[in-house]
Amino acid sequence: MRIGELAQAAGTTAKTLRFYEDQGLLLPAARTASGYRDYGPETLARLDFIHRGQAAALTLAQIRQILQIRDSGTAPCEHVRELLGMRLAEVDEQIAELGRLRETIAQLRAAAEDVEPETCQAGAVCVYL
Amino acid sequence: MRIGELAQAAGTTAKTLRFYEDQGLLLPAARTASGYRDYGPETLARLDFIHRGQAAALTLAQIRQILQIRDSGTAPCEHVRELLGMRLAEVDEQIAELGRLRETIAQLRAAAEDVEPETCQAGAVCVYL
DNA sequence: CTTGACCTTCCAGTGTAGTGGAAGGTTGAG
DNA sequence: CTCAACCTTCCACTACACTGGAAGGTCAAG
Repeated sequence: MRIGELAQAAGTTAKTLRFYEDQGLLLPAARTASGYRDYGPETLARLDFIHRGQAAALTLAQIRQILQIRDSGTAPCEHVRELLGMRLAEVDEQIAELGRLRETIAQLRAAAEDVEPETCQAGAVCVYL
Repeated sequence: MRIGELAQAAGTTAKTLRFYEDQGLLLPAARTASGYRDYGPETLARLDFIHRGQAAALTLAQIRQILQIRDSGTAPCEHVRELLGMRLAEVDEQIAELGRLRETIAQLRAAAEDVEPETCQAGAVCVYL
């Protein structure tokens, strides 16, 4: 399987696959006599895993960690559970923070409704913010 | 007022103020005979405005737009209302997206609880993700 | 034999909001 | 006069996940 074919099958680009190899997410591929990368079908499963990790908002660095544990012959389950727990806590924190931001913005916008431009003071740039 | 003094008064650094000038957020400062930047007190109000904009999660590019409207002599109220409305919609979208992500991760983590590592298949990298 | 689609490497840039550091000039106190 | 603390410009770098493009090699069809 050549790189373009694999990229299409995985829904990504050849450029990205080379990048992943460079970043240690894909193992260095076998090469044909002429130097083309030659992938086995198992690489597609690996790319699917990477995509699932991204769907769970893991960073490429975190996904690489899991992959390296797997590549070393150990089952990465423990680590995956840990990462998912961490991500869950982070996402909860992000949601809470965005909720606070939403309140701030909503109040500012409410205050900015139905006010006349004449009340604007040049020194303050804008009284509504 | 020299740059370090202003930076301290505004709760930021001289480096950042030069960066802001470079980005068009601060007007080029007057200079002393020896080339030092010399700020008037009105710059502090401008920096406060920038900080309020950042607290509302406006980007520096958006804050610059408002500042340029103000600098052109027009009251930026209309534009500020528009930007705040946009930010509100964006934040709502982000919150919704994070909520969906939270569900995805929570389900994955729940499935990963109390399962034995033996069930892991090498080909799939990790069955829980 | 040529054409076009594919592949290779390597270097550079995207956007965000700064930060770090080098090399050199200025200011004010002792 | 010297010294520290300040200032100047300029260039590079951070994290993140790619993307663009140049220069050149390979493969299959016509």
